[in-house]
Amino acid sequence: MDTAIWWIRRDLRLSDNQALGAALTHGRYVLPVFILDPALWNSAYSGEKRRAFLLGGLHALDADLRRRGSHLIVLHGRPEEVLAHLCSATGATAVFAEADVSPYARRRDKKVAARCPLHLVGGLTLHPPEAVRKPDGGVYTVYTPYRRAWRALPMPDAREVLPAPPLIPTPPNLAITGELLPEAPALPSPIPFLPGEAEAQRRLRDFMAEKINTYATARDFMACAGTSELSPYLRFGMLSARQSAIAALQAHDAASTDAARESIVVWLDELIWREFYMSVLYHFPNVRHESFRAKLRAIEWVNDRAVFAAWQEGRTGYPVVDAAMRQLLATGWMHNRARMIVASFLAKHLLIDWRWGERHFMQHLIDGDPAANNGGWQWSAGTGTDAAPYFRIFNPLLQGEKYDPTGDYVRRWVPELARVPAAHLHHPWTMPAEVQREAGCIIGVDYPLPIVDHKWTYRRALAAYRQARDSSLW
DNA sequence: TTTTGAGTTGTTCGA
DNA sequence: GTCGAACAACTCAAA
Repeated sequence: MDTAIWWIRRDLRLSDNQALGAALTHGRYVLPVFILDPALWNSAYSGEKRRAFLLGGLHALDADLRRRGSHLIVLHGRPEEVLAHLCSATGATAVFAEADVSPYARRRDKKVAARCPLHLVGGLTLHPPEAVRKPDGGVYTVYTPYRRAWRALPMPDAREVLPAPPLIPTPPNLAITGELLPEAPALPSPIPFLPGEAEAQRRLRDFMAEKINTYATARDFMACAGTSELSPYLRFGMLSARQSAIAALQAHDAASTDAARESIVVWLDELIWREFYMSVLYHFPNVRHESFRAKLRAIEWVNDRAVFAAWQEGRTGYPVVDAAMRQLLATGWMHNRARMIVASFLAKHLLIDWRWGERHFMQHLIDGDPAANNGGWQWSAGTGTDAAPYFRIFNPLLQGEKYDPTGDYVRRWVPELARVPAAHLHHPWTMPAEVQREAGCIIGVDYPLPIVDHKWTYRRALAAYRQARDSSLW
């Protein structure tokens, strides 16, 4: 007659869910519970677009559960208190949840484990952070050897992917009914990701059938949908990493050309990067609040608030930067290459603390994940594990011309530049006055002049980083 | 223990 | 226009 609680956190799926599987095995009844934790909900690293996507996902999960004789129970409060109360009110003898890597999640789970029979299971990553180790037991801090070790571990067989259970028996006449799940708030513009597991499965299928074969080159062009756009689903576990990796390996076996096979390996690498950064955050939780490289903690940031606001709002005068920042505000998503361009620009050209940018991304990205976002920012700022060398500074003009050659990306997100000829699009300040009039875009009036001079700030960045490296004694 | 080779995604400068 | 070197040494992983 045992009841198990399935504590849902970032595993909003019924397919390939090890926590749900363990709860079903434990006893007769399973209680699916989601806790709206104010510490997370109201965090400075939270944001309305990601909250809306999560709420939508919870509604979808509830509907999926109801088709299986169950339903979602939503509770508000501190998880250790909510779960302790729930266990005693329902007589549940176990709580199953998917293990997480962030410092907050681990502190939270420790508190819960002190008061409830909590069992953490795998599933967030294909290989847990403890499993990918150097031969001497150490932790990798460089991607390539990490990847080698990751690939050397046995891969699960496709048959190990757990199917969605047809029935989830939930106790009748519950003493606890849960609270009303809030409606997803209306947003100024609709987010381009439909929340829920069904949509995640559909996207995975479509991507594996076609686009993954050209991913290696198509992924770099910001105007084209060459990336998988699966990140929000992986972020909330509407899709498991294991199922995604196995699907990619199957596509690899079925691919007919070397180019397609190489492309698939490049995509699989991105999944491994995701696990690498989760491992980094797990083993080095301090990266959440400081640079991994101690020497680069001494960088003297300029941290100009007005300049930061211009970056946030897409008013820097660098079209590709502004397009990307406006895409983020409007949609809650940004193209991967654009993320690197704007991150490099903030840390290097503007000399603004990468943590400011990290927080802004977390406030707006639907796929905002503490590990991946922190890893990406520290990589771009040159302060992280296996980071870009500090002298690797993206030139926003060259990046724009290379990866948005038609200018479609800029035109889409910076409409005041829509009629600027392609020859000037990535450096509109070079337009002769007559061309500006014809394009209906007077630089300095309709669109800002560049907020900083590239050449000068390029050199300033090199100097600031060099100084940090040389000045610190440790 | 020491040595050796290698390291996501770039840019600039001068020959 | 194309090429290689410099950016700057450094740290990590593995033999």
